[in-house]
Amino acid sequence: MINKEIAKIFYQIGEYLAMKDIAFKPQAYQKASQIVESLSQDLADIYQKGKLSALKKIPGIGKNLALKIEEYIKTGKISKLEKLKKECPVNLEELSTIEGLGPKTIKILYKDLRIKNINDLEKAAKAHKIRKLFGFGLKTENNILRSINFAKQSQGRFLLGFIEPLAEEIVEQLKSLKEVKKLEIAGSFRRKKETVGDIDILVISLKPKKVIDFFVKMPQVEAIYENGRTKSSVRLKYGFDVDLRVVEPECFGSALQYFTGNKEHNIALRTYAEKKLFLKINEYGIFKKGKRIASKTEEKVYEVLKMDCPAPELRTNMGEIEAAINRKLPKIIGYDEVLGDLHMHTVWSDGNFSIEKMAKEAKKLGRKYIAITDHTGSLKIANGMDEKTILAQIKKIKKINKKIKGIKIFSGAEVNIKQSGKIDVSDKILSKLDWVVASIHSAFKMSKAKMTERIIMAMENPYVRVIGHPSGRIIQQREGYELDWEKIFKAAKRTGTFLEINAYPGRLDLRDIIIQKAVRSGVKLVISTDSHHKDQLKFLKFGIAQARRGWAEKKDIINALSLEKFEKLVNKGKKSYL
DNA sequence: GCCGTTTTCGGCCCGACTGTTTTCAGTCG
Repeated sequence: MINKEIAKIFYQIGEYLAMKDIAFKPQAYQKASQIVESLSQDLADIYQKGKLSALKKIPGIGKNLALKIEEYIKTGKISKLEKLKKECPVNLEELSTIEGLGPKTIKILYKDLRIKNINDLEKAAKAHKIRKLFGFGLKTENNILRSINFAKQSQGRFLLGFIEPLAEEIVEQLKSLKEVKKLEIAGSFRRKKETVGDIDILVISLKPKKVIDFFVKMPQVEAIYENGRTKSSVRLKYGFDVDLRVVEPECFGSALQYFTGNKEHNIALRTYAEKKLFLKINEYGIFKKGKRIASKTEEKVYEVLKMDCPAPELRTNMGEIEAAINRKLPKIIGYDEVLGDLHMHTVWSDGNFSIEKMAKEAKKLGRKYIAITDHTGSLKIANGMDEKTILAQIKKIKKINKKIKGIKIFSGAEVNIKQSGKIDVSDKILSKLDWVVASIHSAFKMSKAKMTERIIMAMENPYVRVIGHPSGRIIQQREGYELDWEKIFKAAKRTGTFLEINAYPGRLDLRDIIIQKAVRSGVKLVISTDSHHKDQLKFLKFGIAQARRGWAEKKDIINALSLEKFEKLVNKGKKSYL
């Protein structure tokens, strides 16, 4: 997949053009960068199938950028960037991670002090060379030093599942303040993106100064970046930043809308409002000839824009605006609509709790049914069960089902897809199980074609119901293997196999754009937690969020079925589903 | 450099905060 590399190059060209004070091109490059990065199809494949004209069909890519993509495919580089790098050989990627350092500042630092990277920057700041530059001063120099320190500790983005409890902690403190009338977390946290860079908190209050004074003095605050009248920004000791914005009750809806949509959604929305409806949008309201006509609630804001209100998870400018205008938004799956959890581990393999404890906890969380899917044979490292143990576990689960009321436990297994595509458990044993999840746990480095074949072969097995964590990615650790998704989807439909949305915060696999494609192809999905601990069962919501971001509806999700319907599906075998 | 119900030219989202200078540019989201 060359998309990431090209996205990076476009981003850097944009930065260089911004340095040179060229208007509008930077935005064009950076917009293209963003689009290319979120593309699910490999640019090399698109090019191979349809050459330049296919590339030009991608929004944000015109003739010139298509030519640059072609150049990269043919030569492995883009000469425009090489040329710009020669003019100003700085490590842009590194320097722009420093808070407060943008293209203009980087240019001055290079021109006047030959600063090329963070190392040079730190030396210059420590030697007090920066404060002497025109337009710079003591404060700027100190801020740079502080930012360098932060950049050294910072891990960039954080898993939503990691950051959520910490965000709640901050929220609780703020809510305890009597001046805080209402509070909502906005930004990527509200959109439920799988990783979050910082937390954006929106507060309604008539006494903004009091709220901000309280906020910057919270014990978790390590440093203050901004401390204004209605807006503040701090670094927490946990290593991430929190932005706070205080608004009056009158504009809560507008502010929430403004701070929830990602940048692209907001830009597209504003452009549409201005061009089509002659309305101006900002965080204080929607204005018609200078008069505010909506602002109190988000619903009202979208209503005057003559469109339905898209759920926060959808607000990424991936087609939701058009759908909302045409009143064709999907009825995405609700957080309370998933009734089962069909992938979890117990002490029978590498889990930490007994079958009973997992079942009881699942019941407490409102699940109506679960499948116990411990690892099998070949995965020795995870204490995989041999065939005899599988049969013993089936017996045990039968007994527990008689004892526990209010939740049904299905006997399952998470079997391994071997390099050949074969399953590491015999069909004879598989046939005795209610629910078989097949996953790849070894030999990740196969070619795209081979890996696709391998998974399709597993889907052909009459007992494999679902492919677990289909892409194998681990967020921020492992890219995952490449697959020909069109072929996978076709095979899934042909064989009656489902694809998993693994809800574990570090996996969240499938990704949103793949979910969207799967749903459009008519592939059915299963959302499961892959829990190894009873406290992980609550992670189901992250999987549901993922499904929502992928435009999945209730009808697309198999474990949104009632227990009765799901039981039928189990008993009748996978082909019956077709 | 892209885009088009303003369609091959002339637009391109909008406001808060900071630091430095004294009216504004740069950065950020």
